[in-house]
Amino acid sequence: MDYATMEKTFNFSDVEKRTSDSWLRSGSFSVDCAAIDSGRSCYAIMMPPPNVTGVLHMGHLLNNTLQDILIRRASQRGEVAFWQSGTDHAGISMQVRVEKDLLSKGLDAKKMSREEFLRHAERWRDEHGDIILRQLRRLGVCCDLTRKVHTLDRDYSNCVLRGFVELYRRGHIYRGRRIVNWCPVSKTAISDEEVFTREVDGHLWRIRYELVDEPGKYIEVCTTRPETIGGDVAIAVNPNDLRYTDFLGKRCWRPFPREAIPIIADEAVDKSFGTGALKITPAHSAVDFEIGQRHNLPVRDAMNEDGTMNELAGKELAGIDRGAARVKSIEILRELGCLVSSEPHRSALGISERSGVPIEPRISEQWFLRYPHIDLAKRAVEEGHIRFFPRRWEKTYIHWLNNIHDWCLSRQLLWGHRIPVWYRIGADRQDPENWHVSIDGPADSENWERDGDVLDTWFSSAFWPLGTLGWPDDKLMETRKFSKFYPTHTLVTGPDIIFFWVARMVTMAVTFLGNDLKGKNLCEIVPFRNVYFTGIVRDNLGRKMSKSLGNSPDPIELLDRYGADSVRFGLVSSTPLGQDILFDEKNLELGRNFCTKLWNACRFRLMQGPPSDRCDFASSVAAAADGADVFDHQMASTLLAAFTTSRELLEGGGQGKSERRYLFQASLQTLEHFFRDDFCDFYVELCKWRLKELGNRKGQTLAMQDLILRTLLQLLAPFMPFITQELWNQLNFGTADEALHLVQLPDLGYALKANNLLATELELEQVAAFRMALTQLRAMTPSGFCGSLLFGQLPSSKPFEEKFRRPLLAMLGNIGVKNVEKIPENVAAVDTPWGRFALEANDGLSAESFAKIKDALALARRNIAANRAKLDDGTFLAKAPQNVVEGARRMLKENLELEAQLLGRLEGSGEVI
RNA sequence: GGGCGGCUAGCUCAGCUGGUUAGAGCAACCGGUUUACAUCCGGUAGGUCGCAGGUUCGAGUCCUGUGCCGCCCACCA
Repeated sequence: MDYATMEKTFNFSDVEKRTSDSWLRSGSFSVDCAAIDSGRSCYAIMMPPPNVTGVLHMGHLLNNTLQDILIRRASQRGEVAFWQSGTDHAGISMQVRVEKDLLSKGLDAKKMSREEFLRHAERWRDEHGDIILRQLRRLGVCCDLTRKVHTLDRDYSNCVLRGFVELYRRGHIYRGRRIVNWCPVSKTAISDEEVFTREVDGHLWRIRYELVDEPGKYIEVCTTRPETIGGDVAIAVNPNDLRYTDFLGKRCWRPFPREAIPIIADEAVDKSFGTGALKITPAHSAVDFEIGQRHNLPVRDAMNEDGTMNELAGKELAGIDRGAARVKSIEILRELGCLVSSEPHRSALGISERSGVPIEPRISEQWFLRYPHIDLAKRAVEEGHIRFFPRRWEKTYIHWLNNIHDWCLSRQLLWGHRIPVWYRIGADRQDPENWHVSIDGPADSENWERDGDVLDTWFSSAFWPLGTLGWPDDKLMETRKFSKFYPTHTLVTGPDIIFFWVARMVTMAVTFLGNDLKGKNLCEIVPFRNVYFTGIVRDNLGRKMSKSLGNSPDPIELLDRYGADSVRFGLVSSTPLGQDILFDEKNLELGRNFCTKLWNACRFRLMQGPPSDRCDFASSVAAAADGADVFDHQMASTLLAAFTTSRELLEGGGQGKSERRYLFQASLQTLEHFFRDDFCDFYVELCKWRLKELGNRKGQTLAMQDLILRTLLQLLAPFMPFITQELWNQLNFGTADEALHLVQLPDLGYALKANNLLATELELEQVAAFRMALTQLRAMTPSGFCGSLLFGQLPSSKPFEEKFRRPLLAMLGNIGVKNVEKIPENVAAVDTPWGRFALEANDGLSAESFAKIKDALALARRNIAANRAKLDDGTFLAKAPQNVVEGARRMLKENLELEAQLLGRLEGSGEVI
């Protein structure tokens, strides 16, 4: 009889498509509003919104697989799981992207009006912005796309602007003329976080400035930026620097454009660097700017916004780019006789993360945020209201908050949230009296003009958990169930955006909710309770994936070739906690092999008989328990152990291991190990014999397999949703169109116990001994062995029951057994609770086995010596805990016995040692 | 200049509060199977736990120092 109806292998492309459709059709990705209202507990994850300009990469795959696992598992626990998805408008990148796109169509963005440009950008976004989210569907992500949010959506924008206005009203946002990081390519200010430093080899030039009133006498300064000399407004020295006491209060000539500038004293100058004298260019250096402020110096901005020099830099440099201007300025200085010397110098240069060019410290008028409630943001993490996994990132977070600088919020771009500030037309913009700050603008709008700048993209991202859930609009918050889903449960993201995003979300949340919700505890207003930091996906040589190296695989192609489940398996199983991931396609092959094996285990089950018509867990357990034997009991216990361990590793809750959770890899490994080693290699092999010889137990045997498979499929479902769903259907475990991730995990421990399926201590020992004996006997069975098994019962041993004897022989390959009085001393033997086993040997010890016995003997003697030494040590006996001492005693006893046995064998073989 | 992480088998990593003979997967090697398993199973070998001290009855695990590798932060022109 052949019941097999399944294909031979898992055809993932058909199944993925069919299954996806079915999940969507049945609404299994939608949030169950009825359930929320009925009081079920709620679980939410905010997906880090991919940029609209983004291209799907391995990092997305990993990050979203992990979130998907958490969400599906939450559903399986019976919680109402909500996974917020959406996209980020991606300020600068998007503007650059669209400009490029327009250029390729022969259109010049710079000649367009704001409105015209935005129309193009919006069209581009609507066409391309969601691509990643759609591609993620291929991976199986179960987020609810009907609730996706884009950061420029009306409601969300409203939230962002409301945040700005509120922060302004509370005095945290101010407008100021200060030095900012200027990107000369994008022609906008950027935040400190968008600048990374790179060590660059350059020169330190020593330049002399002649004193105005004492020709022939000079003061020398050192600089790396001679092109900014035109911006010099003073020379500063440290007030305690005795070398320069005479120079103070005098004036010297700026070499070019030639002009007299004062020599001043300021504490900020380092005596030990260079000559100890510093040229002050307030428009081109943050330190100089501060010094300038203190001494009321003018600001001479010698540079244009595109990084070229202007007239103030001297007419020789005007219009020349800053790089070329540096070379030129040195030539000029040399001609003027002002260049004293030059030496190689290595310095840290700020690079714009966006355009890759050196940033320019530039004086400009911008909006800044003085971070509010840093104390609360710190406490949230320090006091454990938000927990980081791995924990060490807490230090990075706290350190950043401790050294925080004001945040330059405004960007000189078109794409983004336009700053909600209006200036009275024709009036002084410096004067706050002429400002209007609100979401809707002034009533007499004809008298006002709006600020042309937009907000930093990350400012809007900081509101993600608030804005997506409808804050600050009461009605929206009600329909989006803010009160149920906030605080969200877990944030899954990369440690590289702790500053950009994580810390800022916390800051905004505690600032706004701390005020609105009076009397609430900090733990109720944080945006998320846990943050899981993923590693960076690197190639198998540990290199960062990059286009130029060509080492970044195309995720879609991988999904095409291996299937989503294999890709997910491969990613998860190469994810160590808190370290970077070395991606190797080999892991995807392992994933595929695992899928094939899982598929075939289920196929084998169906080959033995039709699927059960019991589709509920309870009757499945009952059927499995009816007539179960010691092996079934042991399997049930092992299943429970895997069930519990796997869940604890992922979901936490283990005893004495409080912080251990989110161990995706270990959790999956536990299941794989159970499936392969316990279920397939032992239990199914045992069942093959059982099905052949014990026809009357077939029903129970298959029921037991069903119980194990259905539990396993459920546990694996979050990791590999497609194949498990398909097998679940094929095996008839659920009702038609039932989404596996919505089927609640059973209370397995209770059910097994209630049905007397769990093994006793004795049974566990027996099966362990059985499997040990099987392993050892297999190991010593030569290939093609056709002798028989010798069995010698010892006086102290327990009876070797039929229930162990028959399966043992069957699993050894159906060899015969001979009961003997005594196992000969010269053969390798296996000791079990039932007696001593050996394979009948035709000849004496081979050289090989002789060597083995000698090795074993040496090891036994080492152990004997080690344990004797311990037990002879009075301090050890006095101080070590009882169980450790007993362990040592047992070890000694066992090894002494082993030694005797091995010696006996060697003697029996006539060998002398 | 600060800070963080890594260094355990050829490779990638486990190893929780110090306690039996340091583990897994992959690769290697040997053997078997190809009527569940585009495979699978069984087995073998492989480690002075970066180095040096210290604490302890006992250290991969704790402390101190140190060496490499990587990352982050920092206004010395």
